[in-house]
Amino acid sequence: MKSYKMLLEESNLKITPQRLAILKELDKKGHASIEEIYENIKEMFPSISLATIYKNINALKEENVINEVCLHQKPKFEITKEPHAHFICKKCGKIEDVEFSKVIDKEIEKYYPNSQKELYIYGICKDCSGNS
Amino acid sequence: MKSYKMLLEESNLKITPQRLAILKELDKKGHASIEEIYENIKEMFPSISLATIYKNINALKEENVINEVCLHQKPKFEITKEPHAHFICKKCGKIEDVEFSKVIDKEIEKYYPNSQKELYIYGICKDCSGNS
DNA sequence: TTCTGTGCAAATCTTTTGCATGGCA
DNA sequence: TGCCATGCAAAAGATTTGCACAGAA
Repeated sequence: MKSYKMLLEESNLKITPQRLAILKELDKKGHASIEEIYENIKEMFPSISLATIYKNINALKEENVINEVCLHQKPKFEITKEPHAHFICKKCGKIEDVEFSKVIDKEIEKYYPNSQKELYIYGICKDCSGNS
Repeated sequence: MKSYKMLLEESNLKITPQRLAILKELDKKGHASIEEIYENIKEMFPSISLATIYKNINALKEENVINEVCLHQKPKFEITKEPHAHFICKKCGKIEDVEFSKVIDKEIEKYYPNSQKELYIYGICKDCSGNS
């Protein structure tokens, strides 16, 4: 993988020790929450502030250096029904139920047998594609 | 579908106008956020409190009458890399990268051609299955 | 030297809790 | 009637913002 420094150089963000520390932490853990990042960086870097983590995470996301794993939509609820997949529009947040294909079910079953499955497909819905 | 009243009778929750209104709203919209539920119910029911919505949503979730669609884990981040699927443990919240199967890719492509796809599989990981 | 990033504190937003009252069974 | 649910207000938690100072280019 590219060095952390290089990742920043390719974005519009200045290189700072705080940003390097955040990237290092994410790289080490694979995935981490704001709180986890904060707690771990604080040990090496006692003066770092939570606000700095938030600002940098948002900036890095903006620049597409990092990714949000659980796409942070407001939680939504539905009446419990048959298993089905959800298509969630990344732009407008609209949720559509989609049929849970047998093919997909079998394929996941292959990797995670007997595991409870919930499937979300994040994409851009018809209404939003076009008006980028 | 069962009547809203019946859904509540089968749970351990008392039937109240507020709960019926919440279920009706979810049924009408398919999926709704706390805020949406609140705003809409308030029109018919001006005295209802946001805290009541929260309490009831949590109670209904507990009783499995309703479902949370975007499983509410803390948002997590990762350094941007090749597309891959995520397996997220519903108990401990641990995230594992899993290979994004060509089969699944093709299957989704069939329904949502040219759409950006992100795939999350929620289940119970090996460490957590067993210690229910 | 310039301009962006940092850290603090305050503001804002979201969610939970405690408690007195009201209403379902 | 007994007990759970409601509504209010306060508390707690999460995230954002403003501003003065520090540090990267």
